Amino acid sequence: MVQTENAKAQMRKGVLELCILSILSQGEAYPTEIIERLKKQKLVVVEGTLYPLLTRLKNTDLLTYRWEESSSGPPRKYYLLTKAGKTYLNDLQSSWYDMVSSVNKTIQNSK
Amino acid sequence: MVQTENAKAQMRKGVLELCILSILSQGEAYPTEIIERLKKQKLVVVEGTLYPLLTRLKNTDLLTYRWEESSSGPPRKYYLLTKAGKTYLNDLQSSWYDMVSSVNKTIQNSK
DNA sequence: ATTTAGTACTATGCTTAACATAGTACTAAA
DNA sequence: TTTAGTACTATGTTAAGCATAGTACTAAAT
Repeated sequence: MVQTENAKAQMRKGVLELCILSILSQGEAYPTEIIERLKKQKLVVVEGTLYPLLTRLKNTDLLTYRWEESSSGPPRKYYLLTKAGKTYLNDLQSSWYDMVSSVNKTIQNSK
Repeated sequence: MVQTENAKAQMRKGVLELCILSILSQGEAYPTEIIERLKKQKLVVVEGTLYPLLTRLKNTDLLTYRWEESSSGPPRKYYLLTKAGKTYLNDLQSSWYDMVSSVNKTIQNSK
């Protein structure tokens, strides 16, 4: 069903930031790595989405990055959480758990 | 933190349809009622969001409605799920559970 | 009888984020 | 010196949520 795809995409959008920050909280990573990790968890994100998002998070000082040369191509931007980013991630996680609880209640009532 | 509000809003967006359809699966309801029920579950939605969304769901034949006179104001549109809407809701619920599982795994890895 | 308040639906425009697409730049191998 | 693969950048489109203003109906207050 086409519409389900759209709705799934909508759901994904809301948690993208949370997932990306979570991944970076494990240690620095560069965009392609992040996409790989998300894909493993069945959360598909494309470059056209990720790059602008990382830039946005960087511009609001939640992330920072350092360049690193690669032996197999152009240099990479390794992103990492700032202190503000860590705080923000904690807030996001709380919001996530709250929302899951709210939605599950709403769904369950409908049974 | 201002940014958390924005992110919460993003998360909410993704599950709005799911919640609204879930509520309607309990029986028909008109917009103001739907907003009330969502608010009880701490999922704040405003009219400017809900009305267009209901219209969208109606135009894609997932919902239908009937008019009913009100003794205390203008007539109300009571929305209800179509057969396609019920199928769609089931799909959405599956997607929801899948996503929750994926996100939780991503978060947990970061611990 | 007319105004006022409350409720409900409608219409329009703005903002933002995801995404598609194309482009630049670097390395290494053919 | 091309070609392929990888990585980042730039630009435009689309869609959804939401703010805002407006219309229309009922009932109560003046």
